[in-house]
Amino acid sequence: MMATSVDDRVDALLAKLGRRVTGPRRRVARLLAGKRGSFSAEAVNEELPDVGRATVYRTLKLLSDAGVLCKAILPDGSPRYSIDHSWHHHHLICSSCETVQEFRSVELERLLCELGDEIPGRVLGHQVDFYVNCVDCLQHERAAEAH
Amino acid sequence: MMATSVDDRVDALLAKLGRRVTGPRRRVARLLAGKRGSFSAEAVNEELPDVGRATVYRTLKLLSDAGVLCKAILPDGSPRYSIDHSWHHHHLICSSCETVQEFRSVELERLLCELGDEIPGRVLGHQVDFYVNCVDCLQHERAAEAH
DNA sequence: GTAATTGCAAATAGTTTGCAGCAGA
DNA sequence: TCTGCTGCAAACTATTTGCAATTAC
Repeated sequence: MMATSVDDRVDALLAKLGRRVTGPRRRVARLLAGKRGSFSAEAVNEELPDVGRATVYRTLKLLSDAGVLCKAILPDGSPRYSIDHSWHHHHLICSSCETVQEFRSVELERLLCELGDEIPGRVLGHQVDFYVNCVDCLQHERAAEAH
Repeated sequence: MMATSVDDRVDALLAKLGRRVTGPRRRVARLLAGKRGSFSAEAVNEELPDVGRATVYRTLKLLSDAGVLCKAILPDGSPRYSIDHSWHHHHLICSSCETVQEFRSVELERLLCELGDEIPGRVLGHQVDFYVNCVDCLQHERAAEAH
């Protein structure tokens, strides 16, 4: 277990923003924390039938603006949300199961920072996504090939 | 003028795919070729009032699947289309005017390729976006500051 | 107590689809 | 000619908004 649970992070965050700690907000955060990978807003909505659709969308936006959740855009443009485990990271997006994993590389950050100097204009940020077949999907693939 | 015009590229492409060269397809390609930056599907639709909305969407998909157009996803998830000038490239996306420019770096490609070996699973591809304020927007900003 | 938050339903935005008529090869 | 393409309108999907009721603090 981590020292700061998702509940703690959400409580601290909402207090800092002067927002109220409510059941629906906790439930959305807990759902994302308790599951692997990433979720679409609609999937979160389906898994929490007694939280209103509007509240799900509002909460996802609130939490991801605040940095508790991380919003990743799939190649087709559709958004996915997951718990943001670390400050700055990139994504490994599985093209077959659409799972999003975090990825970090000091070397990559350094190079991106250097490249920033060559880029005309002012660099505000960057985003790197790898499209992959994740280990799980490769295993299923192999299992299927072997009958 | 370039040796291969957009018309030539579109003709060659459609011939290769066994698709027909039609007015609407040409008009969509020419619109994108003749303008700076990138367009939303809806913007293309508005600029070509006598091409049907469905045809605009179908043509954008056809041309971008085939590599004549390039589809970039803005930070908010909305898609933008522009002429694809070079084979493999990344994007400089201006956060204020939403213009998308192409960007290339041999060093970056090499590092991304190396990182691929450390990544669990099979790497299919990658995408890098820089979020920037473009030179034009910085100039406008400075002009505004100076009254 | 009271202002923020919620849930519902309706509104909206962006995109896709079915189909009758048109047109490129 | 004949199949692919187009335009229209309707359908769909994902997300946002207005508002009365609810609830955290």
